[in-house]
Order: sequence, then structure tokens, then C-alpha cells
Amino acid sequence: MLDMKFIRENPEIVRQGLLNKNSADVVDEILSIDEERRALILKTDELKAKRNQASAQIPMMKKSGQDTAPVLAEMKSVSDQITQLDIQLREIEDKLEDILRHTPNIAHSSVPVGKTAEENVESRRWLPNGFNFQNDFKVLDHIELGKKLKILDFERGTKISGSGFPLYTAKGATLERALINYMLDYHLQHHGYSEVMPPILVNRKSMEGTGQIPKMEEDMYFIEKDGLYPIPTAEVPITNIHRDEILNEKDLPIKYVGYSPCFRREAGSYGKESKGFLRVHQFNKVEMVKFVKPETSFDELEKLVVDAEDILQALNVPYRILLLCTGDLSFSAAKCYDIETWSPAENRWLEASSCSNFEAFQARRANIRFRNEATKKPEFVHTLNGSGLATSRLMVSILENCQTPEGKIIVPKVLQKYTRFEIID
RNA sequence: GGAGAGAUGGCAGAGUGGUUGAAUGCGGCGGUCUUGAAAACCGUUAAGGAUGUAAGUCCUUCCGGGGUUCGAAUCCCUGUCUCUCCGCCA
Repeated sequence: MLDMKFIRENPEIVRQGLLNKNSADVVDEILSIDEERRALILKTDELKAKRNQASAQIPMMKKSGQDTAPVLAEMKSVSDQITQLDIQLREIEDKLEDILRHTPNIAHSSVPVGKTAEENVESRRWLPNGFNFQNDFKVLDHIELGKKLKILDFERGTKISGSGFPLYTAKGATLERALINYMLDYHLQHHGYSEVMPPILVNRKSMEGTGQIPKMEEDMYFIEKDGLYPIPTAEVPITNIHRDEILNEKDLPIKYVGYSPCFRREAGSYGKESKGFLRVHQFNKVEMVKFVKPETSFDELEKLVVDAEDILQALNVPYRILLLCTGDLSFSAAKCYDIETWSPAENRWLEASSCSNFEAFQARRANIRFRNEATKKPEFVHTLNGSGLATSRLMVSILENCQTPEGKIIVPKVLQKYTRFEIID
């Protein structure tokens, strides 16, 4: 959620920010509702002050034997007015809140302005030693490899649940588990994160806190009977760990890493990109979440990207980093880098991670604050998160990049102590 | 799933209709004392909002919502959550 005060004081910045994010210009509407709201508050406060004064006097009047009937009658009417005004005020505040909740975050000034993903900017790329985009043998795609080596069974996954629910078998399952464990261990040992294993069904408040709801509601699974949502990313439960809390400044930054399965309905995306692992309803992801002081959040974002990159370099997977343009930024993000890994069979880059700074947008929604030691006042933290990383797309790149001309897979060195095998054949 | 108990400030815990935003204790912060520290003592210590250049003034908030009343932490209804016991269960 954007800060109402900021909108009031910087309407033109917000207006331009919304336009850059391909979002409707609701600034004037917000300002006029806000004005209406403040006028009402003025009126009710006046009446309430009057009522409070009378409430203090009535007992004293009674003690001294004065007739309180006229005061009581007057206060009755004051109270009725307050009730009416409070109803009006409530309606207006609901209206304002509703618009604000549907209004996206605006981009940071360092983000390139652009309409679509076409205008994202590649900030750097990393390729393993001796890497070549052209292979001198016919590369198999991950689906063919999965079938040939009996490590992925998309048909049976479909039988069990439906399309988009992959079944990993034999060494494929082990490799997946190895990858998750390796990534967690790496972040714990080298990057100073603290491990969490969060609930994967969350309530509505949590989904609102991180901004998946209300805008993305259609893409979320929902268990009606219990009012719970299977999480689309561990960002949701992990960020909500500190919902409605005031953190100590000296504890910041707080850095969590956690594994979870992720569930996405991907409504309306059938056909396109839907084969194999490219777009699935359930996948595994190791997620990094940070709670930081506002002035450090953009530095922390850069570090977050490097934390994810380290893993890819250790795995020897070619990747590039994209700085998303304003139009491609998600609802809650102020700045975001995507990390894409190379798929030789698809002959293109696949998004394997997304690292975002939400500034105070999520913190304001989820009411996550810290006490500023200098001012003694609570302030909103900045939240960030990044995949570190999602295994499904990464698995595509690992399988395809590590295949031999005979169609076997050489397990990346760093994973071998987790898999206890070096080759899949 | 059945039965019962409860939800108050950073925490613990009083408070059953009228200066109660809330006793007391702990914790935090500032000070006195001390070579330093501890102890002791004194003081201080909620959040949000409106208004104002500011100092300040005012309003709201004792789990959420509704009601009774001139007035609610306190009474009534309702929702949510937590805890205890029983049942079931990986």
C-alpha cells in the first residue's frame, strides 16, 4: 500500500509512477476522498470532545444534586449525530482503503521506464568456462531426457493430479532433493540467512499482507472449507512472520531462507509454455526474505541478487540478470531483477529467480515496523525477497546443460555429495 | 468432533458502568550514588489519526463486529483465535 501522506504531498510523482506501471491514474479520486474523509473527522472529533466533557461533568453534577436531565437529553442528540457521522466516515474510509489496496507500488527512480518485458534491460550475464551457445550434438530437451532416463514422469503426474503436477522418480527425485538441500545449506553457510520452514497453507490476511490479494486472487488456489490458501511462494508465510510486530532496530537486517512447495493456478495460460516444467501448478522453491532498514534496502537488493547468482555459478549454469522496466514490475515491487538461466533445447533464457525490493509497500499492508533508535518512533521496515532459486526452471537448465552426447546427465560437482551419484544414465 | 476456560500496554497481571489510556510488577530509557559496575533510590516509558510552521490541542484504540446507555475494558449478542480435558490421528 502506498502512504496516504506521500500521495497527498507528491500527487504528481504518484501519478507518473502509476502511468509508468501501466496502471490507472487514481490520484485525483484518492485525493478527493481523502479530503472528504478529513472534513468528516474534523466534525466528529468536535462532537466527541463535547460528549467527553459532558461525561466528566455528569457524575459531579449528580454528586452536588444538580438536575442532569437537560444535559442528558442534549447528549443523547449529540450521540445520535456521532453515530450517523461515524457511519459515513466508515464508508469513506472503506472506499479509500479499497482503492489504496488495489493501487500498485510505484517504481524506484533507478528503474528504466518501459511498457513491456521487451524493454527490460540486461544488466549482466555469466557463462561457464568453455560454454558455447551452439552444441556440436543434438541436445535433448528436459522432457525427452526425463523420459529416457526415467527421472521425470509428466504423464503419471497428470494422472494423479492433472497437468502441471510433475512426478519426479528415482534419481530425478533425489536430484531435486539434493538441489533444495544444497541451496539451503549454501545460503546458511555463506550468506548468513536463518532457516525457516513455514506453513504452506495461509489465511487471507497473510495473502493481503504481501499483496497477492486482491489483485492476483484468480491465480491462487483456495480451500473454501477452511478459508486457507496454498501458498504461491514462501514469500507469503515468511514475510508474514513479522506481521503486526515492532522489531528492534539492532536486529535488522533479518534474513530468512526457507524451502516450500509453491502452488499456482496459472489460470488462462494453458497451451502457451505449458509443456514439461516450463509452467507448472506445483513446484519447489527456496526463498530468501529480508527485513531491512529503509536506507539500506537498495543495497540489500543488490546483495540478494548476488546470493542467488552464487548458487548458479557453483552449479555452473549459464544465466543473465535482467533489470525489469516499470511496466513489467509486479504489483508490490519498487525494483526487481529477474535471473534467467539458459535452456539449450528451448534455445532461450528461462526465468529462475526474481529478486525484488518492495520498500515499505508490503510492510505498510502487513504492519511490520521497527523502532528507530534515534527517534524512538516505530517506522515501517523495507521488505525484499528473492528466489534462491526455483527448482523447476533451474532443473530444465541443469538437465539440458549437463547432458552428454549420449543423453546422460553429469551431476554438477557441488550436488554430488547430496545425491551420492555422479551420473544419471 | 464433544466439554470447559480465556483474550487488557514490550511482557506478566489487576480492574465489572462515570477523569481508567488503564493499578502493580518485570523489562526499556534518563538521572542520583559509585573509581567502574551491580544494588538501591528518583523520574520516564503505547499506537494510530485530525489540526498547527511549531509548542500544543483534540479524537480513537483494553481480540474483531453489533447492541444497551448521556457515558462501556466493565453489561448483552455475535465472530475469530488461544488454552485445558476427552475422542480420533501421521
